[in-house]
Amino acid sequence: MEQEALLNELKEGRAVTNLLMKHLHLPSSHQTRLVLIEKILGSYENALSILNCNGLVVETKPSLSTMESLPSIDHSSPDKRDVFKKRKTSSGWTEQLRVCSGTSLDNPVDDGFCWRKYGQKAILGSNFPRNVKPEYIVGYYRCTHRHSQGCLAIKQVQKSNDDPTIFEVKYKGRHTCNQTSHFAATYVSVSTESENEGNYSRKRQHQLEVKQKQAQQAFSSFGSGLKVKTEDLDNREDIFPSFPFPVESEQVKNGSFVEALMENDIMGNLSPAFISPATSESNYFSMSPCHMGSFESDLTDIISAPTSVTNSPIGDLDISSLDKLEFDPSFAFDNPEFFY
DNA sequence: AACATTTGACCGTC
DNA sequence: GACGGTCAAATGTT
Repeated sequence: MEQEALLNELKEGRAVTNLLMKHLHLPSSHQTRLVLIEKILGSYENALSILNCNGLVVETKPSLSTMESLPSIDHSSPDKRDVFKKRKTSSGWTEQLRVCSGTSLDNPVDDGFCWRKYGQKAILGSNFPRNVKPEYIVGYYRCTHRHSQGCLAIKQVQKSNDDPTIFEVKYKGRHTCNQTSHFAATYVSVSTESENEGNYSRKRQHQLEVKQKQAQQAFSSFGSGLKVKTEDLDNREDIFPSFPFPVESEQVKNGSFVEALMENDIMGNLSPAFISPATSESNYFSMSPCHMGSFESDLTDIISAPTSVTNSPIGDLDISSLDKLEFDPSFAFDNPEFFY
């Protein structure tokens, strides 16, 4: 039974996490903790394998490299077409967001920022034979304020042909514009209209309200669907200020998540927006029972979130059983120590 | 009119 | 040459 195996893996992960939590309060060695973390990750890997066998979309992600290889966009000579044609491959993507979406297929994740689409491409998936049809349609977006404010944030929205309800959103760069997305202005307090939202603000506000409700529904049913993986990112402060996911979840509202973070002094390592992983060690946290991408990507962040439960078939997975795990007070997801 | 999206072409990398 | 990423003209929307 895959479900049973899955549950076992998750339970094991929880147990090891709890163990790790204890070790954090003990003078145990750093290596001991690393071993525990590896075990946790192993459990997740196994769980993912099971999910993959179940036909769930939890594909393995290719490795992403660091931002240090990021090509710098030359804005000093914007008119020259040959200025920036550097192939980026997968390098430098700072965040990835996988979304089971029952919401708009065109904009599965309204992250509160204003994006402008500048291209679309059918691309092959990783591990995809060359002679097979493209697996993804990728939309390329950049910040609307790129020219006006020189904001370099860009994102890709990748839609799987296999399952159009699954999106993968990659973020790159930080928002240097004055968009005060960051959920404080958009999701958390939709009544607080950003002065910088300009003409979009009113319309967007309504959209955000709707999506906020959707997100809340998603969270309330799924538990939280937030997954972040950070590994050895020197520039993580560049990442999370633009943290794209609506943090407005029930858990967040109830304070359980944030408070847990705060209580455990994790927030000290977080950026003002959400997270600014400060250690050079591998950082990882995951709150998604169903959208865990692979954990093998290096030097990348992966954020995964269901935006709607109304249309998020997760194969045959019995979510209720996961809910028990999710909302088990002792479950490590509630404990930021899990995030290492 | 201003802005956003679409889409084919182009370019750099592999 | 294939592929991924970007450009920019054409088109659509507000």
